[in-house]
Amino acid sequence: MKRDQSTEEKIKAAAKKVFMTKGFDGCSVRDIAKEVGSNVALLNYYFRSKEKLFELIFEGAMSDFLQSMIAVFSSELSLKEKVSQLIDKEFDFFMEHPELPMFILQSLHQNKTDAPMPSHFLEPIANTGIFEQFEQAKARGEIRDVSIRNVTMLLMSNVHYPFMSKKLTVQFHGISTEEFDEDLKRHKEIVKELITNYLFISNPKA
Amino acid sequence: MKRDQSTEEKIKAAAKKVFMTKGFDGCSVRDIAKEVGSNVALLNYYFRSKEKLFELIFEGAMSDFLQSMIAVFSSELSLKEKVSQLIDKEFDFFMEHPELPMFILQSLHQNKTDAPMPSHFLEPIANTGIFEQFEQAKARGEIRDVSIRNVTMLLMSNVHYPFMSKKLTVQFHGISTEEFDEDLKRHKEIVKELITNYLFISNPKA
DNA sequence: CCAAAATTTAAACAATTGTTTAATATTTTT
DNA sequence: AAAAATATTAAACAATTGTTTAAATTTTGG
Repeated sequence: MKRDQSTEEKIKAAAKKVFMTKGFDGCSVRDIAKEVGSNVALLNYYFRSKEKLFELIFEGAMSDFLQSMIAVFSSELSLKEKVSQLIDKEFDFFMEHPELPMFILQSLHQNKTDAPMPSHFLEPIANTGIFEQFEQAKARGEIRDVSIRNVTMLLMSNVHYPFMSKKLTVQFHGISTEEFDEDLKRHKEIVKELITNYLFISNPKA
Repeated sequence: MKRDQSTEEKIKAAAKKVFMTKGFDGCSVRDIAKEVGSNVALLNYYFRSKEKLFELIFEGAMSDFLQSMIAVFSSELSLKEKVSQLIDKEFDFFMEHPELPMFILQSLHQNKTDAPMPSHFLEPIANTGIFEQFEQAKARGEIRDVSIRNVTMLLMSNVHYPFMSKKLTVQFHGISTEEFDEDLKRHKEIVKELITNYLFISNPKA
């Protein structure tokens, strides 16, 4: 039956690398095969089609994409701590996987995955109870009267965008990669202060 | 010599539409020709190649992309007013051209345009004197000790990202396009308050 | 060890890609 | 109106696309 687990995994790794950097339309199955050091037919032998292989990679990427969020939300921290930790953890994560935000948004943008987001992505987040914690904090007057959707937009904007805009920013300011990375670190701290200062009312109920 | 100006313009318009929505790799020259209602050979007759045509469209898009920025920076307003107006104007502009941020960042990301950003894009911005105005305000203690690069990152993140993440956000929250647009408007106001509150010290020199 | 199953390969498939050629149609100039 | 220039078309080009076929190789189980 199964002979070597690693072939299938090697193809997945190569496909991930190529799809992430070049996008679905920007690469051929032969590009991936070359990255594996093997044949085109082998990809279809394991994954049936380019599209099926892509969907697999995309699902994995989306899972990673949401993972750090779930980890933080599942903890037993205060809302303020969670927001602060979320920014920290997401930044650290995307430092390791800087291509992820662009890959996800670009794939969705071009309908490379037509299906609506499966519930197995969203339910784990809802199950952390973060939404209830947020509403309760609002009811207690600890945080501003802002919708959780707007808070999400704020967080995502400031956490995802910098990693998507590296080329633009580096060219725009004429800086080096090292300088950009320094800016990233500083940005993280600014965003933490900015958002917590804005969201959390300093003297609740006063 | 010239017979009909509108043919060349029609091709450009069609190319812009197709490139913007599908990306360079995501479309064929025949897709564009079909959008024009004409032949493939005509595209190369006017623009020599798919790549040349794309570069033209990209340059135009980048120009639009930076235009509203220059308009605001060139005005005779205070820095605080400029920041506030910039957010307003950019938001209004991207409401009309929501695909622009994704198109620009994605094209740069995949090196669809290899050349560094031409000086004719950057000089007009520098020539507005915005950098000097910023440093002077900082010297006078009116604004925080933050680099202009970090302020730029803040602004771009909050202004560009929401338009890039529509599909993700709509799916994530399970909302309609109308609800998303409402969130966008609210986001604009939040960002204005957030950034001006953060950047400008309420009681200078105190 | 041998047959059956699973894996890997090379080659071929039709369809699509960007580009070019050469002929036709239209406009402009004389 | 004739001639020259410009614009538009259909057809063909070789290269590349995703996928399939069928043969060769390797691994597995009895």
